[in-house]
Amino acid sequence: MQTPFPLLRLTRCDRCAVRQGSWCGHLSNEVQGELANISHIRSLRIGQSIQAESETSQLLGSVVSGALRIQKTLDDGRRPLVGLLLPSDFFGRAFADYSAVSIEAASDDTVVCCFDRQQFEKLAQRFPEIEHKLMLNALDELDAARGWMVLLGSRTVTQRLAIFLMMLYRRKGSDPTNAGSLVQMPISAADMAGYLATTRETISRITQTMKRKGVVQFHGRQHFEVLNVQQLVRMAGQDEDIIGSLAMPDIQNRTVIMTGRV
Amino acid sequence: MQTPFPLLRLTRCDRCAVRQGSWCGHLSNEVQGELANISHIRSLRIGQSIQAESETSQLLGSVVSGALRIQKTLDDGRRPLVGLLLPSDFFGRAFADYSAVSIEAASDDTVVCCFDRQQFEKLAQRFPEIEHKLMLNALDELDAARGWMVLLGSRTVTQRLAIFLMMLYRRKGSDPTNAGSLVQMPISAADMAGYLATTRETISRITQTMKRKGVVQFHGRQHFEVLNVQQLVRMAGQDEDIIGSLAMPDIQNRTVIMTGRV
DNA sequence: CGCTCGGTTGAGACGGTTCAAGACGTGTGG
DNA sequence: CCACACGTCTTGAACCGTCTCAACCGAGCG
Repeated sequence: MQTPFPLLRLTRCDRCAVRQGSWCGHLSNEVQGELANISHIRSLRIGQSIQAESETSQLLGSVVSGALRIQKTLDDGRRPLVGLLLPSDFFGRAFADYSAVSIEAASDDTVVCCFDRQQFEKLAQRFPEIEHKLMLNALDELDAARGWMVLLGSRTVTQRLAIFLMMLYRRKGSDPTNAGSLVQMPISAADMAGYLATTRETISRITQTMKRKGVVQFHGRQHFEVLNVQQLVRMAGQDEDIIGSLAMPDIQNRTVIMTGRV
Repeated sequence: MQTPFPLLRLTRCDRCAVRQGSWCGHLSNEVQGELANISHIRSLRIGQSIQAESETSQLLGSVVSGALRIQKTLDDGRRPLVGLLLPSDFFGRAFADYSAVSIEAASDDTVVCCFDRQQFEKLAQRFPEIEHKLMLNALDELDAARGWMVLLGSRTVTQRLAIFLMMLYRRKGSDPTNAGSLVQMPISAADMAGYLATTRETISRITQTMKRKGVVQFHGRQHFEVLNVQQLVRMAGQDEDIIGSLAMPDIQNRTVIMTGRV
């Protein structure tokens, strides 16, 4: 299992675009090597599932490009989103016999770097630093979920949408490979409705209003452009700081959006 | 640090009412002993804070009796609840320099068993099983937060309130020390409004309607009685299973409500 | 006694859903 | 190439749940 020079061994991780911003990027070289041994890359089409609800979780890993949606199924058939995983985010649930959520690709170009759960857990038992990172990640996600909860309970749909667009805009801003004015919209309008706890109709009405006011412009379904940042911030609800701290706390710290294949 | 017979040593934990249902109850005897060494019991009055928002977290621990509310502060002054901690729940955030939430007592008889964060973290580094439990706990809380998120986004206030009452009712049902028909309501109506993302007025209207329909009866502010379970379930929205699985996934597995002091 | 605090009740307004119909773009088969 | 169906988005109108504002009540307390 051990190579003669484990610290010098090159792995596919060395060329991974999201490693720096990802949970695995700051592990020791030894552990990174071990993880690389059991990891594999997988491409997903929109709607393709990697985790069914109430099923035993089999795969864990990180998003490399595209987006995953985390959703729950309601008895009336609706499937509201409870989370959105973007490049460098960790997905899956270790040490659990079932998953409370389902996870599937939200866009067509989604690429994930994943591990078999059993293999991963064995590794985690050998190296406590893995569990440590997982715990920190879970706590961050918990903060994010709580932030989003507050958002759903206290803001109007217009504010929520503005906040969501601002988050995507900021994330683009910290992406050196994407200097243009276009921001990628990783999910469909229907998914946005699910994530923002509203309907397609309302999303449509509000985006139209934003267009009319010259705040944003939409180019196709996958891209939009922020024409008036200040007004977008105002629509998000006065306090500029909220956008960064709520919902996806560290999204502005993430560095890279994948541009090629790993 | 080691006693001659560590496995036989009696600690205050042996008489702890919530230990069985708590995260610490299933740790090894050795670790339980070490934890007991650094733990101390603290009583809190309503509104007393154990964690300020954006401050470094200093205390971690478990709720022994009463309840803690987890809340965030909005720029307009509102303080919506994002979580409610009941006996045997773990609170606080290890390995973090700041807390995204504030935590304070929600009722007057709240008792917590707590640790100094630094001491706790030292212990956690020595015993990986502690971190393992913390991680599982964080993941459970994440599921709970997501469940609650769905609830806020997809159910009416009446349904949310009915679900909340059902949860308290079920929790009581599994409590051998509380065989009566009265269910303890650990928080004020104002806190309920915050937790259910609504207003005091609406809570009042709905509880009055429930009274009128003979579904529940309130005895004072701290107790209520479920007169018609089936109808309460119906108000919660058809599917009986939701109540258990959403929001507080394992609340029905918790065993004990504290009756005396530790 | 008057104060605050928690809860109750009513009237009105508003945001967002629901239902229904139409527009647009896209792929498919004749 | 057109006709057609299909999914996605758009728009309108009616409806309804909940919030807001405001007044009121009762209990506890200085």
